[in-house]
Amino acid sequence: MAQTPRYRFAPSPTGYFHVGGARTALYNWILALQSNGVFVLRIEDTDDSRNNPQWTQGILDALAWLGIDNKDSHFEGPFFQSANAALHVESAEKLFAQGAAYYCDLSSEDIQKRAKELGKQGYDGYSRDRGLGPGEGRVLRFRVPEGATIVQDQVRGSVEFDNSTIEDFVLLRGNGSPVFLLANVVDDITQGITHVVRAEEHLPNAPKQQMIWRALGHEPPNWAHVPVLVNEQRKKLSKRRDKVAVEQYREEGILSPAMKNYLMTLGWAPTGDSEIVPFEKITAEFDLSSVNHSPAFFDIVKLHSFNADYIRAMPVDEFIRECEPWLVGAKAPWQAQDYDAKVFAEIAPLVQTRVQLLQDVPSMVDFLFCDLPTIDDAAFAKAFAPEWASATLIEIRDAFKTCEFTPDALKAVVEAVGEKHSLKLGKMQAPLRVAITGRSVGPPLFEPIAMLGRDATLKRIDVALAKKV
RNA sequence: GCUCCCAUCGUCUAGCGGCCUAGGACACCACCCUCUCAAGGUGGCGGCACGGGUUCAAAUCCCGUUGGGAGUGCCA
Repeated sequence: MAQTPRYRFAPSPTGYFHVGGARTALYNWILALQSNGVFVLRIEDTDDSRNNPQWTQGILDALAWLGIDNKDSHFEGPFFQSANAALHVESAEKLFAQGAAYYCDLSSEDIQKRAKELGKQGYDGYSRDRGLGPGEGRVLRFRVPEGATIVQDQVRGSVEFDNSTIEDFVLLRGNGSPVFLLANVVDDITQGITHVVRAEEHLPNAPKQQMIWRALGHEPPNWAHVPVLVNEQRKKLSKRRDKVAVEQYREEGILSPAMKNYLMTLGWAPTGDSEIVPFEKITAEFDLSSVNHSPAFFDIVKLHSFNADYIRAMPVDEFIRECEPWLVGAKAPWQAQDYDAKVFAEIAPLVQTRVQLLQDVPSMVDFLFCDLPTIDDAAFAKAFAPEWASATLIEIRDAFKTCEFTPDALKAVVEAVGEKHSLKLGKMQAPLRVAITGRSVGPPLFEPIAMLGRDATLKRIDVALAKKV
């Protein structure tokens, strides 16, 4: 019987959680689900200078947001690489004992100097046969054998590396600590990893790691190197330059299913004419061999479009629930006592088709939750520019004093005034809209006016009229 | 420089030798609908990098050119 496939995702906690990492995690997760295998989360926290526990929690939270956590039995971990340090060193010593590795006392400067003299690049294997033992400041290097190393990659096919192009790389630093290349392999072996699915930037590491696997007496895993995500300059997404933090998108009101769906269309596509598909369909159809070979541009505009789609597809009550973080609490732009959940619930269906990000919601309804709206100067200037603007607004106001206060009746009033002046409703409503909402665009006007009530409405019109003079 | 990877509309992709006068999505444009803005509907713009082969037939296979990308750390 075949063994249970074991995938792993091994981020290092050195900053916000990267969307590229999220995609890699999703790939591994889906593959584990498909094969009824295991998704191992391993935090590679061996770089003390850059590690921080807060980032570890960030990774956990972000993964959970994507639906990847220990609530599902396919999830295993998190494991911490630092906990395995002794084993890493032990493995290195084993490699040394069997002659697969050797110590070297050259400093980086020495190596550069030698390289320059030889007119070559990198380390030349100077200490290969010097028979050095361990010692302070000495690094342990892997003795790269002659020949070639072929990496069987599930997305790229077989990739051949001539071993002569691979220098004797470092396993243990001068201070005795293991480097990524080694620790990563030892952990994979220890944790019984059978499939390594990671970003393409690791492809050059694969032959080296494969040699370590073999030297340690194990068959290497199934490799898969997926293309990187790039920015508009076609450069790999970087934390410094680009907006890559999953947390940030979440803060802006990107929905988890939208993010997952969008990420999965980068480098791959579900069957059929729609890219917006349930995660179950993706899980059912995803296949590494059909993953694209070239980098994909992370297009925020398209992400937003996906998000808007998901927002619209939600039942209203769910939409209202999702909006809550932006309506109450620290993020809300109004005073807590001014906010009325009932009023929001009424207008929610009207804003649902108008937002791409949940964070866009407050600015669309804020005029309902304050004494007077903040009037946008440009919108005001434009709306009140026509010579009929003030006059018609006054007529509307006077009619509003006595008319029935329902959306239909209010609309009829405005239409009647418009007819009198031979103006279409589309034009007529502009000054009214600015007076009521402070803006020239927004949800349909008459429903909110009815919600606001007669007194508040008249007050706003008067204030706008006064501003005019 | 060296090693490796890659190449279909602006972008994400479908396409695995004939269903391709290359399909879909985002963006963009136009029209319809409409109280503004959206949403929705209809239509449009737009692509197989180039050159050689192989084949009755190539976006699909091979070679080369060009152009991109990644790596080249005692980071991960």
